Amino acid sequence: MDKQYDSKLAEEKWYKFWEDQQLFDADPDSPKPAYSLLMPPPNLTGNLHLGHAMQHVIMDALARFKRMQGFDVLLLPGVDHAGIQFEGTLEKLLAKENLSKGKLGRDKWLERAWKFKDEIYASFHSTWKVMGISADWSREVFTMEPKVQRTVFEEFDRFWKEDLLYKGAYIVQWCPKCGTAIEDVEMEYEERKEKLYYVKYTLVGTAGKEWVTVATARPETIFADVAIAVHPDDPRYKSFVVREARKPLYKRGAPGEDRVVIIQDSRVDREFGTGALKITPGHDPLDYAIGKDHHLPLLHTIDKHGRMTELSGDLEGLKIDQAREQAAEKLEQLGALEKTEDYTHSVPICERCKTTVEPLISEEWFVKMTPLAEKALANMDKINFLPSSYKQILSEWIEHIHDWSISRSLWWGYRIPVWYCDKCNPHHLVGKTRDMIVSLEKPTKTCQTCGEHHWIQDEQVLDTWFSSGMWPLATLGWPGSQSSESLIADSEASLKADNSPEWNKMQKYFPWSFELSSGEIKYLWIARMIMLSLHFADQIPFSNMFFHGQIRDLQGRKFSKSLGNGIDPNQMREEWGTDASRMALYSYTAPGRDGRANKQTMDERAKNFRNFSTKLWNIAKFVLESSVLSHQSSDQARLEPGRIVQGDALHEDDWWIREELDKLITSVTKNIESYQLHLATESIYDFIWHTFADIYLEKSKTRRVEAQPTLEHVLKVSLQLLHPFMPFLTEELWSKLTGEKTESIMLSRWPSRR
RNA sequence: GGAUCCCUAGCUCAGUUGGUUAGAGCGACUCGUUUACACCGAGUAGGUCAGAGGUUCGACUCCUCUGGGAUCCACCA
Repeated sequence: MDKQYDSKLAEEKWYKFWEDQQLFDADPDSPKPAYSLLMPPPNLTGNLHLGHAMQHVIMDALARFKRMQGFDVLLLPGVDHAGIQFEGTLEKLLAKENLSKGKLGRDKWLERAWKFKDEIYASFHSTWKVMGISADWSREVFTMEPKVQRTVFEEFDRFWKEDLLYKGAYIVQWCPKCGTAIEDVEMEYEERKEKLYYVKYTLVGTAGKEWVTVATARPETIFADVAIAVHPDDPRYKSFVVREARKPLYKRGAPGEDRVVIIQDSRVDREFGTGALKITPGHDPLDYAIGKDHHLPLLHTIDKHGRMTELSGDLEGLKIDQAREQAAEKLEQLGALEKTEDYTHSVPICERCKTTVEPLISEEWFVKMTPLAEKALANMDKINFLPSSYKQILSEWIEHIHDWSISRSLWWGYRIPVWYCDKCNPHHLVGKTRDMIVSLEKPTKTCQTCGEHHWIQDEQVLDTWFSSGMWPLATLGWPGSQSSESLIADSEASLKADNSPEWNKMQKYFPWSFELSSGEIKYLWIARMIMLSLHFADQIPFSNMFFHGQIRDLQGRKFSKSLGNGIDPNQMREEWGTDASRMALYSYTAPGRDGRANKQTMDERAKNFRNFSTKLWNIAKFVLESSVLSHQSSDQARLEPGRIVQGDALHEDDWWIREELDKLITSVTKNIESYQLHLATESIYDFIWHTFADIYLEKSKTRRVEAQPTLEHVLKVSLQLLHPFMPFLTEELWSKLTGEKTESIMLSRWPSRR
């Protein structure tokens, strides 16, 4: 045996060996029971980071463990196209070449996007392989491949037929920089010190003698005010109700000019400001709700680029911040500004680009979620959540569900499969089904209204989560042969031909046995998979849902490029080897617990496990060299290490270590089965180093020949127990222990007690 | 404004139904290189388990409150 373990050599050699032997592939025809793990598809945005590495390494350990236990394991990998995030990444790249979406145009841009996708893909693959991930690469799925397209179309089409889809003008959270509506869950909040402006609205017919003062942080939106609301029980404003006031900023000739009506609404907070609230339905969610209930008109003073509209008079074209300043100045000049106060509040910003989010009115597609939510809530008990508290957290969110806005103004993603007759329905309104069709490809039929053929597809794409929410089903080929008629009727033959009954075969793996995620996307992704799977397949998507914590920096901040506090898993692996890096990660996998690390602390940990590799290597060296020494006397025992030499009573040390080993088998098995990988790895580590090596092996030196069968047995079982976590080293030593001709440790049977 | 989680050795963290002297790794210190291993071995120091009450024969573990930190939710203009 070599003096030192060469981890790099072993990694290359064994990964290739496993792939060549097809040891990672699932077999739907196998009589073995299924155990399925669905890899959360990383976003197509660049390199895999430490968090991904942790996720994949957790899944891999479970997959390897279950294979050894005799399951037909499916560990299915994939990648998510990640609409907004991908576009953002590509945009930055293009900017360096002085290019942009606008300059390229849709077709050229898409061409470029697909190329970029391939580059990222290649980098993902190399990382996965060097991390030793034993996924079934033959079944890898990308969220924008034809298989998923079928699923997504089916999803949309069924929603449509079930009358759960609608399009309408709604107040959405709009990111002016990304140029698209985003979900509440895609926003963050940032504490900002701003000003609260106390603005006077004089009452009509009092010659400026009476007025209402309104406190607002957004004087620039006064142009779009349509009312002032007060609380019904507020005595201060009883006499004002139903009267009209003049807003101090308005555009001459604009609808309603300067008039706003004073209304009552119990949603107004009497304690805040003056207790009077200006109502701007076009630019504030609460105002929108109040405005809708009181049948107030909608005015727009800010457009989708974050600039003031024509309604804003002199301020037209200005950015919001500038407009605010100028509006304040104007109010001052007009004597309408009573006072200003410092005001700290949290402002919604876009999670991705950190731009201030603007509530705006936009035409968007929505899915009615109530029926899906009800079904999900009734089935939450069927899923085992780790930590268990997530069941309640998710249930509460689902209970308070609101309709899901699924359209995004992007190019990267699934174009909404709706076609409008450009002649009969030029504004692409919805509700007139005669001149619109849901179809994957351009309809061949004619418009029922005009009898002609002017079909134009909806410009927007579907929210990324509309497809990733179907991940558990899409990856297995749902709906297979059960797909709906419109797919077949309205689409090209290529899709029909590809419409294999894969789903029937792959249902063996559904629901998935195990899924994992960071808590961050519990609503965006996890809750939706639960709702969608139950809705479409009538089953929960997975029976075990594991939420891991996040690794943060030493101050507890998230890793981010801008902070430069990230840790590169590739670099770690380069320096300490894959197995050691994996072990370092397992120590952070207590369910739901965040961990803190920087480059240095991660290195310390990885180094420790690198040393552990060496330790184990040396243990094996000792055992195997001893076996050479004792070759003549106990040949039999060497060939079958577990076998106790007949007629010999075991030495008390042998009994002891075998007892300890049995206890280890029990605890490791139990800990992996309950997804406590940090405990499993710790106990194996402790046993091998501090029980087996430090105590037993030392003692055995005085009676080597007699101890040899036990030494070999304990080593062999230790390797098996460790294999899910340190696959390369254990395979390497396994081959040395059992002889090069024997089969992979992956095919060995998970140890059980004597 | 609600909700959840966390505060254990200098640092990063374990501690699964409450039960004997509270653990690991790294770091520190003292010894030790006699062939498995210095990427090592033997050992030492270091914690009133955030604080205060309560339940209990017994609490790091359960309950209440206080302080500190994190996260999530919510229509605070």
